[in-house]
Amino acid sequence: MRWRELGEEECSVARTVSVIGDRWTLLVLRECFLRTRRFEAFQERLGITRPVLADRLQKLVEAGVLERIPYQERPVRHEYRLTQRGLDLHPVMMAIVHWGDVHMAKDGHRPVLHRHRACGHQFDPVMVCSECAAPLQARDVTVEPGGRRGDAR
Amino acid sequence: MRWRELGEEECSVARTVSVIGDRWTLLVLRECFLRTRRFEAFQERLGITRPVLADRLQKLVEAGVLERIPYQERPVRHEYRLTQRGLDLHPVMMAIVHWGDVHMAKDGHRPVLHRHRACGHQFDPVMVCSECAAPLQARDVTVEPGGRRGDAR
DNA sequence: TCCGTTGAGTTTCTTTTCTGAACTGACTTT
DNA sequence: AAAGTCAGTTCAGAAAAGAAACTCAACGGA
Repeated sequence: MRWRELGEEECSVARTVSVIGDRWTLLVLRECFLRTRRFEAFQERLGITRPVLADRLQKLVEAGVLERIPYQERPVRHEYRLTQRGLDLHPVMMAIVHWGDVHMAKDGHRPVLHRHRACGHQFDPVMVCSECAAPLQARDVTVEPGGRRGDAR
Repeated sequence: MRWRELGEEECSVARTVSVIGDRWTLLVLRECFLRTRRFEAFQERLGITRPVLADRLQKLVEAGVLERIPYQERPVRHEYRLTQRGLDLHPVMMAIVHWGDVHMAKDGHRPVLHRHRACGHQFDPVMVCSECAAPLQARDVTVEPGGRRGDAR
């Protein structure tokens, strides 16, 4: 299987991975969620090489995750911003951060904490069932052949 | 920055990415959650090349995400199973699948559907705040310098 | 006993991708 | 006029991935 074919796979993981399943891409997205928007800023904050950064930003734009918007004329300069599609990756990032906090933190020290503006508290992200609101456990989830969401089954 | 250094970064995203931030690794994990356990099965289902599969499985074992357990003697054969640490990646996988379902599905057709054993319903995964149980929006989350979870701030 | 098969990898060689460092181009500032 | 800023591009060498064949230990049958 080549990477070009991945997006064609009949699997949502494969399709998503074809967009974000790359080390640098995930770190670029982290920066996006931290409000980084400009080429130089990404480069400096990540230490990524310029050619790879240019490539990843372009791919994210093609995938509709980022948009390239001019922020000045003379010379025209662009910045990269998350689209709604990109913002929808927030749960993925939160899940990744949380796993890192729990399993990779050095002696319980978390690099960053999250605060929920809506309630004002420091919080952890929790994945719950849309139907019963209970936290999901891997063992409680079964997989069935696909269809349209909402189809009676 | 080299990949070896990534795990040392003071960032939970970087540390997590150093473990799972690889295209094949994420697909291997998808298979693990679908109960695939043996080398040949991974290879066949994913179409991954053998050297890369051997490498990824070994790295996941080193990272404590999978364990290599003998399932027969003479000849000794091993299978790979998710550890608790690996099971804890479930929210990451669910978030990835869900994004793919919403944004990469071809005309609304989802490759698989999920059912929650606890409540019996088909569901979508939702990321909520551990404190107020409201669904999280990217814009409602602010980031603060780290500390130990629970520290008063 | 020899023969073919299975499972889990290795080896080898080629192709692709990444890194590092320098270079370009359009402007602005001093 | 020289130097600086931002957003890239170019290019050579290094690292990683892909394809295909090979290894090894043991089993199952004829």
